[in-house]
Amino acid sequence: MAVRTRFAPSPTGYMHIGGMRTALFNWLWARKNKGTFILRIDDTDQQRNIDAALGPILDAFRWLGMDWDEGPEVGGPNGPYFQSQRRSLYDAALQKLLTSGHAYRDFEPPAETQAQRELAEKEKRVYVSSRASLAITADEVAAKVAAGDQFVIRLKVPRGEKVVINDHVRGTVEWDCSLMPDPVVARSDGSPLYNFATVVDDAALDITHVIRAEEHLSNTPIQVLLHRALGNKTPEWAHIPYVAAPGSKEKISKRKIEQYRKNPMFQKLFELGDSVLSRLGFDAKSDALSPVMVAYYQQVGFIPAGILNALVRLGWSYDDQTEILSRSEMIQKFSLDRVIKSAAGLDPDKMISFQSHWMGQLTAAQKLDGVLPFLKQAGLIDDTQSAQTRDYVAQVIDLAGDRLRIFGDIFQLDEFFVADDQVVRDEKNFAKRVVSSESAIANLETLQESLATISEFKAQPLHDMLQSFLTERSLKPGDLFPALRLCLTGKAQGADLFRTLELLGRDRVLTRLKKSLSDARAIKAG
RNA sequence: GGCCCCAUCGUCUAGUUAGGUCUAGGACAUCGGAUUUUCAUUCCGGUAACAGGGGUUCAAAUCCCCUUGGGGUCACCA
Repeated sequence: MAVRTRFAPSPTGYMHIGGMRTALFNWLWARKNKGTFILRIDDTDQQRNIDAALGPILDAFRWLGMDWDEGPEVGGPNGPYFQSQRRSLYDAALQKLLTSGHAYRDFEPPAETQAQRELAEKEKRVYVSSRASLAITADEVAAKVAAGDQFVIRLKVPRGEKVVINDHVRGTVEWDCSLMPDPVVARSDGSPLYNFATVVDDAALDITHVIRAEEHLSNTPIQVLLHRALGNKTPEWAHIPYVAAPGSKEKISKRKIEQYRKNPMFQKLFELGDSVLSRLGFDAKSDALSPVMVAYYQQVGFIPAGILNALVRLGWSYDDQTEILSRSEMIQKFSLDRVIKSAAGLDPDKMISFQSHWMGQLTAAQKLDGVLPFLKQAGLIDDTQSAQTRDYVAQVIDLAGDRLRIFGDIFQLDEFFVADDQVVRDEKNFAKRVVSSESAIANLETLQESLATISEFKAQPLHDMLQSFLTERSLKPGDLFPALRLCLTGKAQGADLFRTLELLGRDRVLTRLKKSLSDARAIKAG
């Protein structure tokens, strides 16, 4: 039977990074087996604006190139793919359950049920449903329903039985039905609850493999029972570990951002993100974008290949060597039996490492297309179409080399895009290497003339000239280069100094050097 | 608390199904060294783990039991 998997997000307005990993495993399993990957929207209790809440989720799938065969926008033979539009299916299944006696109307007031639950807990007893409503005759039930009495429909759990599953990841897991309360499957008005709608839809969509996070393991016995009561063939299960916060075993959560900011393992990512985001005009401190969301990575300039590679290695491995996997290699090599059982903490360092690798695989043209929107949004360039601008940016990117791990790293070379009097200066290092060094100032002043007169303002001649400048004066590179860099770029570190000079060009170099030296003297004077 | 799941370097993991070839392998991070007369890369090397205790066995990271620890879930949410 052809493999059919699904990912069923609730429209929450953002795509969770952990959810994306679950979706990836589903997608991979379907693609590997030449099966079908379905997107179904679990919006049974939503009154919110579905379009606005679903958009970011579909965007995340599109960004990562995870296409779906059936679902929103693309449709399919089993639609509609929104649970809110599948009510007739749930109604029919509910009728079936009621007439077959697998489910019953429970008229017990919620407060009463709650009280029983609490009492059981206090007496350290296992709570199971009282089933008092089962004593009511069919006629009385009909009368109550006609009278508009409130009730709830519960599945009648077959006490005494056991539910056993053979999970692809966890092996045999079993539950004792005698310990389970009867789960509510629908409300008085017939509106279905999660477990029920899921089972009806998984069956209707012929889902062969339910691949989901471990947190759903406790829902599984209920769903198995529901499938049985409905006479469905139960799907195969694979409960994958959830994605944990870096360095922890706790499920990563949107509500804990503040806590994550203090997490040392998260630090680097936050610093990276904050600096890029603030350049782009986002309030970096707000939680509107955070590393828990897929959109965050897109916004700061990660590329799909990097994210995909990082996600696939979270809880899954091919062997003891393979770390780098392209999309097609993942599809070819993925398997459920190599999914690990324990929770996998997100590893920001490794994420950046994968990202660097895949960024390095991009062509110059691809990098240019990736970087341009960032510069534009930050107001560092005006026209992304102009040939002159594109050529210049391409040169900066080439100069950046491996320093460009994410597109947002281009801002670390902002000295190439700002006016000469707008260069942001690292004052601390400027004071140390320029202001407080009499010889550095003197040398740089002398150097101005050579820079002004050198015939060819290119990296190699500049390198040769500077080199002999050092030799003639018995200077070490460290005596001059850092100071020169600080004067031109404001930074203590950066790309190749000689190519930086060339790209900046004679005019900007002289203007900046002059200004920096006069600033240095002013600072020194007090 | 009930039910369920999990447990190898700081982190992601290989090895556990078929016990020996594991003085436990790889990657990221980290630390040293070389290269790059700046910076980043690259290269070489180092530090670093089987949660604890009992068994079974000639032999256990691998099998069994217990303990401890961590986590998930307990809705008329999804």
